[in-house]
Amino acid sequence: MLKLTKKADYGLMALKYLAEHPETPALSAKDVADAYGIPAQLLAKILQLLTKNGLLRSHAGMNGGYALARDARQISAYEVILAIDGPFFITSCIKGAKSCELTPSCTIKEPLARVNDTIAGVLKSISIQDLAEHEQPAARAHGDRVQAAHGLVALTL
Amino acid sequence: MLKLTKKADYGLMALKYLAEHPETPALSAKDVADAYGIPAQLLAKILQLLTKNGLLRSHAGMNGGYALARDARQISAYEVILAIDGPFFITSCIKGAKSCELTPSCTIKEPLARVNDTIAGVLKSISIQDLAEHEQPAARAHGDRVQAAHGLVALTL
DNA sequence: CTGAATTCGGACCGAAGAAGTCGGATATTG
DNA sequence: CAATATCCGACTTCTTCGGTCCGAATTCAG
Repeated sequence: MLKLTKKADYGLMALKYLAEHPETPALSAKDVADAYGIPAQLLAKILQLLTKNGLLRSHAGMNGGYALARDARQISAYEVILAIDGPFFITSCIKGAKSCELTPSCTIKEPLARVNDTIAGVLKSISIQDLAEHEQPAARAHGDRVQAAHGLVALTL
Repeated sequence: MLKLTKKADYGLMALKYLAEHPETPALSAKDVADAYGIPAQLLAKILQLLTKNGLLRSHAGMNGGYALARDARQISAYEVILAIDGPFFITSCIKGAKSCELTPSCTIKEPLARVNDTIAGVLKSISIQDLAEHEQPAARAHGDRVQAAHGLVALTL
């Protein structure tokens, strides 16, 4: 449990691949799929999702394909996962809805919501660029929740 | 995505409930299930799992039931989730297996493995006790990866 | 203009896992 | 013995994930 879907994995891989090939104006879904052995049709739909969410720019027609909509540093893993799998919450009971439908006594999620935020913070601190140069990803400052400090991230818990 | 199963939720709730009732020698699965409106038979199996993994002590027969095997402070949310849902890895490709079977070029997981460790660290730092007294859970020191410091946890990334 | 390459978008399907149920065996106590 | 429990495996149901297929619309090259 607690694992990413393959689609999210594929999406991250594809973005990483695009980030590694900044010279080419656009890469087709097939290009990327072949590079990783991913089913092309599936990846196509994933890339469509990413473009719809503003992470990629698409261009149809011959020599068309996809390209990053922003600099690789400006795209976080969080955004990618969010775009592909939708909003995630570590607790089954969605935080937005007023408490648990049938289990109002579920006081568990309050502390777990904090864990959820922590995970989101970590994911937000990782950019596609970090994945591309797969050395130690330098943690980036992000709001007041995550702050870079000598190569480690301080998370308020 | 990235959410706990209901079973894990139930397990955490049950342990929390037990932690809140230290006076009683044992609580039956039905007792806990009724308290939260959880299907009793399902919770029963979950509690069995937890006993099998040494988190609970069980006692059959009349006035039997379950009790925490250790102090609530000595049981981490991580252990509970691990016992119920098995080992989790954020990446689809299991870290143990030698790389990705068909996609050897999956360099994504290396950075994500670090995220995985981070999540595990946070989960390990939360005890059942923290859930029971659902105030700010005091972060506990844990290994050299997670270190408590003025109410916040420092995580090496 | 025609055709190839490519994105787009929906419908569809099979497999896997999650959630929950059922039934029976065993242990413990009164 | 009877009531209360844990124990344990098999089974159903439901949802989601992973993946495929097909029929468009778009763009470019010749």
